[in-house]
Amino acid sequence: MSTPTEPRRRTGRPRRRGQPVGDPTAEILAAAGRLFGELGIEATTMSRLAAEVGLGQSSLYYYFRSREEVVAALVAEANVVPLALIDRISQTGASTAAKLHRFVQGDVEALCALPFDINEIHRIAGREQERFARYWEERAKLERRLASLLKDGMAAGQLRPVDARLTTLTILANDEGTQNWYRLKPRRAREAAIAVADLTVAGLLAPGHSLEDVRDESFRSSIETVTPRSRSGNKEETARP
Amino acid sequence: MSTPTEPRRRTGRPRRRGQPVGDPTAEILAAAGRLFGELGIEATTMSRLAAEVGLGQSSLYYYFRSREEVVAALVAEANVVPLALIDRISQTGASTAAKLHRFVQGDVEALCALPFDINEIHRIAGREQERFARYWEERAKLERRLASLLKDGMAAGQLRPVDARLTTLTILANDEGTQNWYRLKPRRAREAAIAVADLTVAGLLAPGHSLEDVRDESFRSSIETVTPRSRSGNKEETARP
DNA sequence: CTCGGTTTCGACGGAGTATTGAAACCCCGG
DNA sequence: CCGGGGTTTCAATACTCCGTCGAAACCGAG
Repeated sequence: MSTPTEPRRRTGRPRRRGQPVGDPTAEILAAAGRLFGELGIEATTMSRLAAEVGLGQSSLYYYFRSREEVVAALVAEANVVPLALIDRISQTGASTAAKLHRFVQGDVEALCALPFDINEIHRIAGREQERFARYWEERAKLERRLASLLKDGMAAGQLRPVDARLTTLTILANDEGTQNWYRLKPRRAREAAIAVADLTVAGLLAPGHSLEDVRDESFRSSIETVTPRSRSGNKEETARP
Repeated sequence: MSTPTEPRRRTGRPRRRGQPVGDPTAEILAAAGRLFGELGIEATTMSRLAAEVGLGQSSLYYYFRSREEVVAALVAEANVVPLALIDRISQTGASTAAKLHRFVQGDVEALCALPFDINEIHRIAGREQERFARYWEERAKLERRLASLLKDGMAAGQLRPVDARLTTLTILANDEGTQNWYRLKPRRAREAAIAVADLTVAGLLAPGHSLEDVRDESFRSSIETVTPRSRSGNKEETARP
């Protein structure tokens, strides 16, 4: 479904169990996303993942060099939703505080919708900066956008003066910490997301500004707030001849 | 399994490498704390831990039934510092907002001083509620104390009205999310802790109350609060044929 | 000296990751 | 029709880690 064109042909030894249905790489990643959410990343074995797509354990290594490469391929998506979110919000004409409120709420909700634990990602990705280079780049980009948003708000006098970078990291850490507790409770995720957004914005508003006004503006301006569920495959040059 | 007051006598087969120095159980836990911090919990193997205390890998199972029991023994400490902190703070005569500020700052600093990743704990402890029962009990107690503190502040009109339980969880999640990023940077931990405390308190203050006043009161009332944890050097030893 | 309790070890089975060489299939040129 | 070459899959294997088991090594009491 990722590539509407069908450029590549496939031949090769048939599978013992289960027939190939589509692009094996995409199927593996989809199954991995499912299993990571159900069992946790560390607890998901290559055997289990292979069985899920109808392959033998060792056959996975034809598509991915290692188990961690599967993780990395999935993890790379973790930042794209927040990045797209802050981009979309930045282009609106809302006040900075309302933008911040919408971002925090959307970020928490997006994190809670992830099939895996974002904190687990950070530990794994921190140990192997090389393999997760793309993740860290996008993470840095996200930090810059958010810091820039905070500076705008301070310049406009709507936010009280704080250290933009430190506050950025704090906000993102708060969002991630919340995901820890509400990832498995989609019902309460929105409620928690709003609570975090309220706390964050109220904590940053300059005197004389009302949280209620910001909330109203945030909710009113988010007529169109989508949470894309698509999980498109990404092409990571993997196979070896 | 050691009665803390009684130093039991010891006999038994001598170790091949390394001599017993003190209580093996305590030594294992100390080494585990060190290794968990250096390598991460999941990445610390029983062989490595055994080598650290001069034992063979299988000998660890004389003191602990499983690897997870080592984790659980260490993890039990994670909540006692915050619990003691909120108890001590509750008994002071400071305003609720100042108490909250002191707690959040102290909690973040205490979490950052832990030798392991608190979020990793939550994942592991969540999977095995049985084995980590004590941990979850103390965690629940901590939540009750903090919620009660929030209710006091709202009743006194110093904090704006919010859902106490939801806000409690949000605050604790924020603290834990921050630990993720500052655990390995003791230098910047205090700075980050204050930033989180500022953001939290400012986000909860009722209109007409000033964060600056609360900060002043918080700093003034905390003569000496934190007990830093020693973090001794490690020795890399990897020579094997 | 022998017996029993305590502590340690070595060997092993089970499970996970990753590598390797070969098998099974298709297509294409002769 | 036949055989080479590319593609995909598998089985076998090496290595690591966890946890168990039986026995070894030491000590003190009888």
